[in-house]
This record gives sequence, C-alpha cells and structure tokens, in this order.
Amino acid sequence: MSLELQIQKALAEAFKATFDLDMEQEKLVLQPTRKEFVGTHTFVTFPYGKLTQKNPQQTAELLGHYLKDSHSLIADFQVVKGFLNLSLKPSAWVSWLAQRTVGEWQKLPLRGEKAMIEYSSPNTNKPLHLGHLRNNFLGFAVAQILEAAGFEVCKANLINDRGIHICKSMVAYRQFGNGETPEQSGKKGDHLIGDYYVKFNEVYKSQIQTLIAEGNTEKEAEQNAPIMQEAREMLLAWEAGDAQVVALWKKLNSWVYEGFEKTYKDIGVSFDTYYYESETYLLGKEIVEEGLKKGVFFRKEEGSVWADLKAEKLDEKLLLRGDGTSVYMTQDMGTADLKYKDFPMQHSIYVVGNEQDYHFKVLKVLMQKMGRAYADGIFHLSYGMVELPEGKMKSREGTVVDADELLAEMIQIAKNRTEELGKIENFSVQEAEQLYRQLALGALKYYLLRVEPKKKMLFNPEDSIDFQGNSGVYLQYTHAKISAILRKAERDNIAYDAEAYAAVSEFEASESELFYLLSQYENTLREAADSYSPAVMANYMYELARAYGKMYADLPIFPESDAAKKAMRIALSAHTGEVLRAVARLLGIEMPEQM
RNA sequence: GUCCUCGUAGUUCAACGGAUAGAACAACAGUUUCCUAAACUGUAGAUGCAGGUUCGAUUCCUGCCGGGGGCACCA
Repeated sequence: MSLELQIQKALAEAFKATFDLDMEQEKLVLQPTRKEFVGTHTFVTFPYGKLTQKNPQQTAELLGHYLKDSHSLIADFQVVKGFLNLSLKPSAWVSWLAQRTVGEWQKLPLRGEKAMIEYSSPNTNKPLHLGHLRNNFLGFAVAQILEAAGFEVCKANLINDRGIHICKSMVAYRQFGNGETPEQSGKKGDHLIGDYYVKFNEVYKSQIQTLIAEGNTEKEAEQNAPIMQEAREMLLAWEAGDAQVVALWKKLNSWVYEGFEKTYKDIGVSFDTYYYESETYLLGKEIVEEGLKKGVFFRKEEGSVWADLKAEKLDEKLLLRGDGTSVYMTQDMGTADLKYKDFPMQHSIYVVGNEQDYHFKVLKVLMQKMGRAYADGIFHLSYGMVELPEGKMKSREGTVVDADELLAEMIQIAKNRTEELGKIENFSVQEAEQLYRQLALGALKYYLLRVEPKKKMLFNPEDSIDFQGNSGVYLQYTHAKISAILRKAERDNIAYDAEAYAAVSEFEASESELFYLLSQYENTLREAADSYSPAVMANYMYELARAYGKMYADLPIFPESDAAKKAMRIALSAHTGEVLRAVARLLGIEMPEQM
C-alpha cells in the first residue's frame, strides 16, 4: 500500500475515533506541504467544520493528536489554521525506499482496457515541420504513458496519402520536375515533394494575379487558374484509377514514405499499425445508410444526408452530398468502425490540432447516436498550434520550421556547447555523436512536451531552444551527475542497499523533499494518464531533478562521516536516477550517463 | 452572426477550489581547496476588467475587453 493510502486510511480512522464520523478514505485528499512549513503531507480541514462541530484549527489538532499517538507512520504534526501538516517517521521513508528499490514500480497494474492512439497522420505532400513534431511527441508520449498506466496500447498512423494536396505536388512535379529523383537531387523524398508543393503554389499565385489583371474577380481567378484546374482533373483521374496518374502517385508517395520513415527514426517515434486514406476514404457510406434506417440521420429534398445536432448545440452536419459522395466526416466514421474492428478498444484517442475541435465533437456525438460501443471512449487530444513570432507557419508559402533542419541545428548547438565545456574527452567519436543527438532531442522533446497540450505555444528561432535552466538538458545533466555518483560508489565499493542505510533516523529538509517527490511517481502517472497529458510528467520530472539538485548542492555524499547517511544519499541518488530515466522514457527522452 | 479556446512577472511556462501564486530565461549580486558550475544561493518583478458562488477563486458561473480557431454540399 502506498504511503498516501496508509495516511488516508489513518485519517479515516482518526475521524471515526475522534468524531465518530465515517469518512470515505479516498475523499480525504492530501496535498503536498508547502516548503515553508514542516512536513510532507497536508490535510485541509476547512471543509469538515460542520461535520466535526469544531473549527478547522481544532479539527486539525484533534486529528493530528490521534494520528501521532496511534499511528506508527506519523512522527509529528503541525497545525496552521485549517492545515494539518504531517511529518512521517524517517523509518517509514527508509523502509519505503527499501521496498521500492526491489519492487516493480514503473508500471501501474493492468486495467484490462485497450487504447488506440492515432497520431502523426501526415499529408504526403510536404515534409514534417515543427507543428508535426509537437503532434508526434505528444502521441508517442501519451501512448507510453497509457501503457505504463496499465492499458494495452496500439499506436496508429493514418496517412493522408490522397486528395487535392498530393495532386498539387504531382501536377507541379509533372510540369517542372524533369524526372528528378531523390537520388539525383540528394534531397530526402519528402522534401523533394514538398518543394513541388511550394512550386505549385507559386505558379498558382501568379496565375491568379494574371487572371485578376485580366478582369476576373478573385474568386473566379482562384477557380479558373489553369494549374488548379489541372490538379482537380488529376484528382478525378486518380479516383477513376487512371494508370499513369496512379503510377506517378505511387512513385511520389513512396519517396515521401522513405523520407518520413527516416524522420520518424531520427526523432524516435514508432507505430504499431498504419492506415492509408486511399484505402479508407470510401468507407462510411454504409454507416450513413444505417443511420438513415435508424432514423438518426435525415435526407433533405435534394438528396443530401444530414445529422441534426442542434440539441447538442452543434448545428446540422452534412454527411453525404446530394450526388451521393462522401465528405470528410463520412470517411472518419467509417475509419472509426474499421479501427474498432482491428483493435476493439475502450479508448480511441486522436492527436489532432485544435482547429478540428468541432469535427471531433461531432464525430463523437455521431458515433454515440449510432450506438457504437467505443463512442464514449473517443477522445480528441487537441493541441494548440506552434506559432512563430510573426504568426502561424504556412507550408504553402514555405515559412515553416522544418523538422529535419531544426533537429540538425539542435545537434550542432549541442555539439558546440559540449565542446566548449570539454567534459567528454574520454568519448569515442560515435559516443560523442550519440550524446549530441540525445541532448538535441531531449531539449526539443522537453520543450514541446512541458507545455499543456491544449495551449498554443510560441517558438522563437532566434532564441532557439533552452539548453539551460528548465530544459531537457537540465534533466539529463542531473541524471549524468547521479550516474557519476553511482560509478564512484561502485569504484569505492560502498554498499548502499537497504541494510546499509536502515539505521538513519533523521533527515535534512532537502532529503525529505526528495523522498516525497519520489513517492509521487504513481499519483503523477495516474494523473497524466487520466488527463492524457505528458506535460504533467514533464513538470514532475523537472521538480524531481530540482529537488535532487538542491540536495546535491546542500549535502555532502562521500565526505559524509555517518555511514548510514552516506548510504542513504547514494540510494536516494540511485532511485532518483531510476525515476528520472523511467519518466524520460515515457516522454521519449534518453538519459546519458556522462555529459 | 454563432460556437469553442486561451489571457498569470519584460519573455516562455507552472499552480486536484486551499496557506505568502511557483519556475526558467533576461537583469543584478553571490557560491568551485569538496561527488560534473550544462549547477547552486539571493534581490527585484505577475493573475486582462467588472460582478457572482464559496469559509476560501488564477481555478467555478455571468458579462465585457483582447488573442487564436471553427461553423458554407471544403479536406
């Protein structure tokens, strides 16, 4: 049983014994004691005045006395107004640490539930940019977190490989490409195709201007620009299965996939299954028919099919055009069923930007109306855009922060900083290269993950990404320092097992703080899983590293004369390292042993 | 027009309805005979505005102001 639970149980007993009140122990929530007061766990008694017939302060006093007198866990208490601050006995912490270090603590018990996480889901007409990185890191981290929290997880990538966007690149390539290939040009396939997408838009723009100059309205110009018409025709040809168009499409897409795979590998994300829009875009019509039969949807006179969601304040939603063709929502309904068929899940998570909030609200309501088993478990993990100081990134105009380029720059910065500091002279070239990558990716991932997903975030290329302070590098540095401590303990043959530190009977403040934070791993993981928020883990990891940094600076380890204390500090260091590594793994961040 | 979302130090981010709103960067001032100074310590600095609910509101509700996004037989 966790310390938290033991305290809650004790509190329930205290309520019973002192006030003859039966409290549900889960509701007796504890919060961390603020560091200006003594203690680790705080119970707030303001809400219980009516029940106990005492004022909050008296309530806290009475509960505190009971706990101190009757519970082996509680060393002391202190009351400030309605706050009951509890201090646990060092022996309790010490045995907690002893148990912890032998047990399996990284994962919560299995829940017997499945969760599918769809993320990344790129369009195949351009390379990944900074916004995609946020998506990829979020999706991967949430998958890891849910798995650690006891879910069976499936990571899915739904590739948007068809549609007008890829036709634009195809048209531009056909006109201007001269058969260029990734091999000859030395470009990654996704970049090559992305360049043609930009090219398309340049030509499109100039054609619009010409047409406007010839007296067309802007709308007409946009409609009639020859290159756009060509793209539309190509889309129709693709849908008709035109052999040449399909062959071109396959070739260009295969180049893009190679490029994506390289990037995915570089940034350390992976998938368990792939869906291709070209294979799913026709799905969903049967669901519309089913909905019509059930009377959930209705047909307008012209033949189009709609769902009336006015009761849900979502207005009316088109599901099938008058000519019987699908819209985006139609295929998403079909894909939702397909996913469930492949992986019958209780939770279906979509990592998609917040501009689609409405879409996913509607999707969920529609599937609920259709009575789908998985419908209540649909969750749109909506995240805010990554903006530049001058505003939104626009692929069309090529004003994006490219993922591959950014990573390369980060690696270069990591290299420069590391060389300045000169701490890895013993490294081989390969080891050094690996370290630069770890630092660069760690900085990038932590930077993007520490912000609450739904908030938009600003990226300023001028400032780059932090390598100091509240940064991924700080966490890695803490881990590297810990590793050095452990190497030294090993070398000097200093034991730090449970027996070696069992005798410790008092703590310094920074040790208590560290113990407390280490004990919060499960709670934090549960909270992160419940809210699908890697930011919760990221912030926890930073707090933990900071607490360790403080202890490291305040207290000597090897010069400590009390052998038990020395052993305990090493054991604390070791476990802090383990927790940091465990959390970092959830976020996809690697922790170096030396830096 | 309507719906959703965000608004916290100069800047970028924190804070299950709880104590004197935490960090980091930037600024200023300190700390290496001692385990990695990519660190540690200190100083200064913030809840958009107006109401309401509550013992208690950055957090919940209403209105306003400001930023972002959505809503069309587009994807």
